[in-house]
Amino acid sequence: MNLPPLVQSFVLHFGEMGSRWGINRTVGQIYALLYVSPEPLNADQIVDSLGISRSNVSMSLRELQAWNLVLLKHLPDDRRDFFTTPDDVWQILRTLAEERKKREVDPTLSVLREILMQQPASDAERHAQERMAEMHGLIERLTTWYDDVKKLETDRLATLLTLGAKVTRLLEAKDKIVSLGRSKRNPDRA
Amino acid sequence: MNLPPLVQSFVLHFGEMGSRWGINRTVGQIYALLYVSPEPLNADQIVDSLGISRSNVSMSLRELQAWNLVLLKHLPDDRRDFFTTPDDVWQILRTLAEERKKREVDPTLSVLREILMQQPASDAERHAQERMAEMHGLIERLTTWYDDVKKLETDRLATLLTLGAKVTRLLEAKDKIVSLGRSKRNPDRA
DNA sequence: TTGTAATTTCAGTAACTACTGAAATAACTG
DNA sequence: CAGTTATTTCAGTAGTTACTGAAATTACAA
Repeated sequence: MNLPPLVQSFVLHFGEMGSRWGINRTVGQIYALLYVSPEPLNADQIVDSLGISRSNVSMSLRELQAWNLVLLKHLPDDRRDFFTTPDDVWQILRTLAEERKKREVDPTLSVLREILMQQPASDAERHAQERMAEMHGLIERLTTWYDDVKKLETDRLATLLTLGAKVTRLLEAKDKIVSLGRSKRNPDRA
Repeated sequence: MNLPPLVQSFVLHFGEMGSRWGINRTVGQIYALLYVSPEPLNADQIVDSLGISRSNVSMSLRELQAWNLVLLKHLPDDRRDFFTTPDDVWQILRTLAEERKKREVDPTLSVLREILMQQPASDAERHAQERMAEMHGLIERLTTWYDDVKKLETDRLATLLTLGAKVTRLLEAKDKIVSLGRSKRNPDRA
């Protein structure tokens, strides 16, 4: 490996974390390298920087493309492929969330739905279905929220984050205002 | 494996997903089994239900305990350990979030902090640090939000989720009210 | 065409992770 | 204390995933 020290620390860390994130070491390292590189890199540059085989780079880039985590660029009069990551970290976050949902959540949701369609044949199955229904309900709530929130533009999303739990206080205020408004127009319903 | 069909589907699915979630097949299966069981199970019952070795069950339960995902119960006049999952799926979600953050996010945050402390020795390092600072900023925002939201009681959290992106509309309303209030008391600052 | 550079595929192997059975340890009982 | 049951540890092995080098394919150029 042949990189400036600070970059190397970052790249090695991403490699180590790779396994915890469900990608492998090489994929993690390549991603980290592309992320901090000022210019797009081609496969041979990655080979030189990380000291791994050309074929490994090829397969790992393919993996990163499957995750939509890298962008393919071309320079004039050069037919090699050059790779980068998006500049905007929020965009990266969105992609990551989307892909992880697709791989880690959606399959479970559909298995749960399938099982819940079936007729339980015993008390054990009946109880199991109840538990699965709870899990299904929670996951659906979370994904509905996610589908909703992911549509927000970045600055709105940022505001939402900054606000955090303070929103609930706002909600109480809103409740009061709304019920006040209602009680004036419609005194019968609380 | 010796389980009612619906339970078996669920257990097998969790086993398959295990690898995507950063746990292994057996751990996933045991968790799924405990989750849908009406009563706590002891190790031998797990062995019988899943058809795996006693030692594998022991190691996997240990893993689940490290994740705080299972509860240990004892029956009167029985010195075997019995295991369950919490009844409340929201509690499970909280634990999961907490543990994943600890394993998947916190280490990166601290590596980023360390690297950002150092003096860049070249343009390449300067640029890399800028990129890392962006990543660090985003992760900090997200974890601050998370720390904030995790304190909410479940029903508040549920409200927040149900509201989703609609909150921003509420925010606009709030902005108007606030700026209106301000402009009355303090006409100079917009 | 033929040649050349870029990239991918893939069989084989290295490295790693999961799992088992046997042995050791721990926790209790009479 | 010796005996019994519950649980853990761990060396060895099975199973899986990651990686390489060589060969094949693709894309273009002369």
